[in-house]
Amino acid sequence: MSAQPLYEQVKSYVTDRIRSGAWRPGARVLSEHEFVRVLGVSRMTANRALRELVTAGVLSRVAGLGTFVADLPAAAQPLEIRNVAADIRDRGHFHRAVPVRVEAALAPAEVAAHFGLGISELKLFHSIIVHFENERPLEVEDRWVNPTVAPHYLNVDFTRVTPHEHLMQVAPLERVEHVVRAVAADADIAEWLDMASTAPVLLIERTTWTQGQPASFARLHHAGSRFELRGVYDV
Amino acid sequence: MSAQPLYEQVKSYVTDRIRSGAWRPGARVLSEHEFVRVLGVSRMTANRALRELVTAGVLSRVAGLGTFVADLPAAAQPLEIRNVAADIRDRGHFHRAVPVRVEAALAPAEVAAHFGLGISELKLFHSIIVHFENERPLEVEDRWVNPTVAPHYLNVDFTRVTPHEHLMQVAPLERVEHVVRAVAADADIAEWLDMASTAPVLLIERTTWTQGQPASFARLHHAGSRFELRGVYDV
DNA sequence: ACTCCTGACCTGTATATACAGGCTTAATTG
DNA sequence: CAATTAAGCCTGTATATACAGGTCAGGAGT
Repeated sequence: MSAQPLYEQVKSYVTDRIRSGAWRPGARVLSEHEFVRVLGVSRMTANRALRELVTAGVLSRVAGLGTFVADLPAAAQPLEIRNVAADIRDRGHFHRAVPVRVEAALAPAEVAAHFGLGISELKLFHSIIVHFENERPLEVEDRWVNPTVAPHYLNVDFTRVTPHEHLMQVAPLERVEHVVRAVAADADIAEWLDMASTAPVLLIERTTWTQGQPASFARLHHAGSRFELRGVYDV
Repeated sequence: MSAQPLYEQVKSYVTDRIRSGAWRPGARVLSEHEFVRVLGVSRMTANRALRELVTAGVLSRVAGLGTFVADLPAAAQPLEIRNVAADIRDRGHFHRAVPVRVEAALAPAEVAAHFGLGISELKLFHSIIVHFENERPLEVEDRWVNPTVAPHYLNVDFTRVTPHEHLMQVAPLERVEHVVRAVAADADIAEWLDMASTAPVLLIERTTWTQGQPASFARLHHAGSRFELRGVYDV
């Protein structure tokens, strides 16, 4: 028949009218039955098209009332946080990981808090790894790991496997939380990233849970001048 | 019948097995017909459950082959970029916007590039607005606007309407691009944000398109010590 | 005048059915 | 023995149908 599936054509029918300004935020969209009459598709096809536009944030629906153009399409735009090693290789560059420290250690208070430990009586696994892009340091990965989740963490060869890959292998991921902020580099970070002390650093804090318990807390320090997060949001 | 819809129960059936480690990344999941036999649901219900888990990035499917647990559930985790004014009000705090500059001006080269202008022969609208949270400056919004998209931009009362709200009103949004990085504050930004010069700033650059043409390019400067982006990713 | 109820319309869910087309394995044919 | 074909599974799409439950307007009853 046609290149695109019917439900995609219905979605385009809607988004075209939103993009052109014919249907403005808050305006009522055709009902499912009206799509059946106007476009000659089945209600289930219209339902799928509208439902997918809801999950995409383009429309919002109220049972019994109707379907409406979402008020704030720009309210929540997604930005992707990815894997540094994969990012570097995707750019066609050379990635090298240098473990600076791999040890068992008592977690400082603010780290222990992420693991739900009141007083830090428990030793956690701790690794500091510097990731290089074409021999320039790009990220310092300061990670604390729950030994019960990854008991062999200290024996992993982190020049070949990233901590994230190892954790994914030993335990399925359940929940990830990110916090992104700008901070000034401290002395160690500045040295590892080969930049001036107090220079701006893009810090990503990543906490992961697996099987109901905290698995890992990582601070990913990026040289502000060499790193950026990108996101594109369409329609 | 039950509290949760059937297709959600099927999704839970799958994600429970992934979380527990019974089904590992790359492993084959039951086929739609097997779900019909095992769980006693219709194929369309199983299809919807699996399809939604694909769009969520949990599964991946190959027609003719089967459905599989996605290899890299942590590869791309979404982070939301929202509206500052709405964020502040959502926290139950007081938001105030102070326009520092609203003018028509020749865009500098790096801004003109975002609008696809070779040499900056065209005057753009330019606004600098400082957003306060409970009388503390949180964001400096430095925005350049395409006059053909928003011809009355200079007459808007930006103490009552945010530039983003005005742009949304005059033209539907088509595409948004974000770049997030950490930079050092320059003298102006430091003064407006009431912090030391060269202190770290979380900079979000947002470019928007509408009706096929660039509409706006905004640099959103945030005090590193007072601002962070948060994102949570489940299953 | 006010309350309650009913009917019309809406979304949400669930099923059975059908056909197209991708992939793999096994049987068939040259 | 090798190349081709057919069968059998898989996902992907599309439809007709059914029922539940939310929402609103207007009419019936008090």
